[in-house]
Amino acid sequence: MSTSSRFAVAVHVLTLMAWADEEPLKSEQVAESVNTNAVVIRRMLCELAESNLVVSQTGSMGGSKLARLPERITLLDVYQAVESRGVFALHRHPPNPDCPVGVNIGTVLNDVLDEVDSAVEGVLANMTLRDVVSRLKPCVSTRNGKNVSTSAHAKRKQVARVQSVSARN
Amino acid sequence: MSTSSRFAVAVHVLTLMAWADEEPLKSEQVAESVNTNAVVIRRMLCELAESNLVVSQTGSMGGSKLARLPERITLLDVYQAVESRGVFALHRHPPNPDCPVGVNIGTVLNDVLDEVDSAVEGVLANMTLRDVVSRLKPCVSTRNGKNVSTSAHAKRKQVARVQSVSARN
DNA sequence: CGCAACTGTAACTATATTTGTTACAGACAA
DNA sequence: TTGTCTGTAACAAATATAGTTACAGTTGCG
Repeated sequence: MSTSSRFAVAVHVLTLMAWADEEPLKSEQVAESVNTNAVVIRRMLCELAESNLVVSQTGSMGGSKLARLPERITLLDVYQAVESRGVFALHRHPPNPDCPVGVNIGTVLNDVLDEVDSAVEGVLANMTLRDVVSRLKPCVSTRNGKNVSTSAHAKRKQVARVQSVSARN
Repeated sequence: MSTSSRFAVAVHVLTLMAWADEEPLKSEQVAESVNTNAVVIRRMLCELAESNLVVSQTGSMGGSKLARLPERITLLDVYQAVESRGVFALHRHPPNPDCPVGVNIGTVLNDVLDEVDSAVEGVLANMTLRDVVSRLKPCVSTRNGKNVSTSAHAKRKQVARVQSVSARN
């Protein structure tokens, strides 16, 4: 459905900053963790800054950090900062207005899609960046032992939410 | 977020069939209401048939109709038939495994995204095609009067879930 | 039979969106 | 004033959806 990883990357970026705890991170450092280009990160940081989730400093010794404590940033904040559209889209072209179904299906669909969006927002509103960091910590600590979590990037359920497996160039 | 109108179109198509009440519809008729090419519709009908939501007949006098009563088809059935992936995607390329956050963020994100998907599925499971048709009828009946609902394809909330406004060629 | 009306499907092209890259102006600390 | 950063433009590459043409195969009917 979604062809965009913007939400996942945004959560990743902000989690790094929560992890770094006030120390400003450079876009290059963040890009290394996310495994992408620093400009991609800077673009996203601009969006996050516009939504007042991070603050950035230009110039030497600059970087970005969270604009407020991780417990005061919900995943809904993140979602709204980086995803412009709702979960589903309507028709690319308007349906036939001369058809009794075509002329009104949009109204009905809009109601349904609003319900869906609200449900998603409800879930995201109930988790903060602090929660994400908390969930992260147990995983990390196991690395000192047997490294239990072999593939953090595994498939979810049976759906194809998995990224390209090919090595980066 | 979603760049795909597959769910919207699928609901539209099935609603037409519920509306037609047992009479098989030709892909050409459906395409006219949806305002697209008949092959696009036939492709989708194949997917819907694989999920046992419609039955099609080849040959002259052929067409497609619902495989069961509209009240026995939920929007979740439709969603699962035509949308292969979940609401959000993970990173396109796996994050840096040498970073304590990068190596484990996928696991945490997967949990969150599963919660989101479940919430969406919960909403969709609670509405049937019959409900859609019921909601449609009041709209349609007003056409006999003053045609109240001028633009069924209006924006939802403030988000940009709107399709191209340009006329078709 | 043999034609006309359909579906199913392959093979493209077109369009849209996201992601990656290079390049550079401007901010800022030392 | 120099080196290190961010912000941003401009463009290329990758991915996914939608639209189109073409045609094989099915079915009803004269």
